[in-house]
Amino acid sequence: MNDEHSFKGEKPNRTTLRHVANLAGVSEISVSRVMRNAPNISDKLRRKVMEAANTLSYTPNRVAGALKNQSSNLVAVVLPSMSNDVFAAVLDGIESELNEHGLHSVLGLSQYDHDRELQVIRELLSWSPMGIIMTGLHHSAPIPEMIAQLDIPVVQIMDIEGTPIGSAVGISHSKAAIAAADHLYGKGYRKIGYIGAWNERPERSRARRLAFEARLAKLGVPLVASVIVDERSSAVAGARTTADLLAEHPQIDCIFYANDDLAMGGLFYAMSANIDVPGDLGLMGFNGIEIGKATPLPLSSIQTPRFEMGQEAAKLLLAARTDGHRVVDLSFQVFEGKTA
Amino acid sequence: MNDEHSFKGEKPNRTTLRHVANLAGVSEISVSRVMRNAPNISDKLRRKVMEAANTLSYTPNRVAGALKNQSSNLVAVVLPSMSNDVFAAVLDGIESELNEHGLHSVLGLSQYDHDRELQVIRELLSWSPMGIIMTGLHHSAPIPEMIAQLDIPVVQIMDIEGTPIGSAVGISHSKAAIAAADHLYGKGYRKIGYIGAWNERPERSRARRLAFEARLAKLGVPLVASVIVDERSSAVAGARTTADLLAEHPQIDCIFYANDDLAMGGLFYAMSANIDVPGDLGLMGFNGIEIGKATPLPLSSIQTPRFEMGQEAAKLLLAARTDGHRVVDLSFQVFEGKTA
DNA sequence: AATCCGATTGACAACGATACCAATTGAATG
DNA sequence: CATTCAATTGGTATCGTTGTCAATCGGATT
Repeated sequence: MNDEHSFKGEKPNRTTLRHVANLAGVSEISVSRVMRNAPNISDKLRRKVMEAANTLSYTPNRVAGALKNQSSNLVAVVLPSMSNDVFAAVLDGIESELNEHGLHSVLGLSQYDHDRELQVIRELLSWSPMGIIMTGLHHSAPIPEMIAQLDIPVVQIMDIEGTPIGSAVGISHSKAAIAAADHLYGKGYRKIGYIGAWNERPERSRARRLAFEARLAKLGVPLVASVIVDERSSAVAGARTTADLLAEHPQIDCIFYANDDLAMGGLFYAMSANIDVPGDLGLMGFNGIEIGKATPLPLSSIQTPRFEMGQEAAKLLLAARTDGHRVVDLSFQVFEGKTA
Repeated sequence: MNDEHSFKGEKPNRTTLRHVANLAGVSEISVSRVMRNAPNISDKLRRKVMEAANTLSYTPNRVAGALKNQSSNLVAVVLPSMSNDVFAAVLDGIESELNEHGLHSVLGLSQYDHDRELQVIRELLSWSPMGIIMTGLHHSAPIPEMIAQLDIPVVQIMDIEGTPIGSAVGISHSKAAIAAADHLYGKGYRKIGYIGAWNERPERSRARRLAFEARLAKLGVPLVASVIVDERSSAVAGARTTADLLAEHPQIDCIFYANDDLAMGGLFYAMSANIDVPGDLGLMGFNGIEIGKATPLPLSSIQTPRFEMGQEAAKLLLAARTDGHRVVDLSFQVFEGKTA
């Protein structure tokens, strides 16, 4: 315990408007106005105040400001998890945009649990954020009402197939799955398998799988088999699962994965096992992560705009006051690697 | 614009303690006490209040609470960037611990810029967080004083070689570099090169390189060459730079990389170029990322405890009131892959 | 020089929750 | 049944900032 300097109760008492006002010889409200760059301030006043503020190294207390204003420069950001690179990229995008406007994220992780999400959102809303960004379109019942009480803009990210509470930005996961199916069919694959993980979290991956299956059926080449392993997605899991799936269904000539981590594992397995990719086995991932583009055979994948999604979400939030609620479809792209 | 329901100025006025108190027929302070689980509350009172609170779906306004209390359940978290997986993992660890105690992160990204960091920290501190977690041990001058004004605990992460403001948790980067040098030397490599990126951000990577160089010199096998490319770390950059470095210095038999992304690129390049790894070329990364363990030749690396670092940082923060400031050395491990 | 008007500045009362201290209750005691 | 003391409950002021409205200033006008 280094802090011997303060006896209990003898707080150093943060410097406030009042201190600055006294030193500058002006009223508190004037200091407040200068700090906020309010209009109609004389240069003389501004200079006096700024000088006093600097010598005291005064920082406005936003908590008090937010209380008075009923709103803050905080944005509630609710994501399922930080373990998934996808959400790190999204958060990066969100921050890049928010920071330009002096806003900050307060983070809440739902861990893919709806009850937990409710709890987290309740806590974040108690900070009177100026807006909220949340993941997906499905949430427990009380949430829309809670948000409505604060009358703040909402942006839901990742998915746009459904009914958003406010704005939404994302991609059509079913269209992406269809594009993947068409791509693989176009490459001549006819015995296609699917690999997912971790009980299909995020739930959007299930939508993709279903759309993928449906499309293949329609094309007359129904899915041969699909495996959803219990553990979390990882290259290691992808490698093992690929081996298992091929052992059980040797006729499979192509695998579509729930994400690139799994697909990379599949690719590594194929390399170790000397399987001819893309000749004897096609591999296709989802997301288009950076590292997949550096492998000896670049990984074919669906390129999703993760950073941009976050960025656009923040933009929608900021524009909501003037533009109202909107739905933005950021399109995906089929990344033509060399694995399918 | 969907929200036609509210004329300008006719705010739905958030439900407050007062509303609950009125409905329950008790005083505001009693409601406050029930909501906070204060001691000495009769069951009858508690029941009345809870019922009223539920029917009004009341949520306490933490902004007001924080103002009165001079502290909040927010933790300021200052990281350089979200683009780097390392910090995503650290943040994941931080959140995992904070969430168990009902705390939330307010995020600030410095983008590796000290002025920006100062600015961001100033803004975060204006929210009266109950603590602050920041990255590295070097910060612009006013920061320690600003934090001292609030009298909140500080934890600095990543590095422990230097003088922390409060607590610190991380690894010894110079020891890690020495371990890497010793490992490579022990494997018989004698013509060793180094590859870094992006002007050696984070700055800790420079410390590693210098310690690595010094150790090799001491072992009598001075570094053959080192390249720091301008662009950000990525596997693509690692592949290209590896090719360049080997072209210029064909005698190099081993490369130590600033991080695993670069090293993976090097490995992929070697695979494409049919270079015998680890026979003709040893490769060693830094961090021990998941995907490096799934490649046909698992990537040798220094395994760093990123998630644990975040978790421990949060623990130190929570314990600071009782335990004071501490420095925790989370040790790294040499991950024995098959590339060096 | 008196008047007027916009540009500045200030006084005061909130925002919602909580610490502090006072008031009330009720059960236990003699 | 009066008294005492702990357990509950309530009243009031306050955290630091800002919206509202009133007061003041200073130059331009006649």
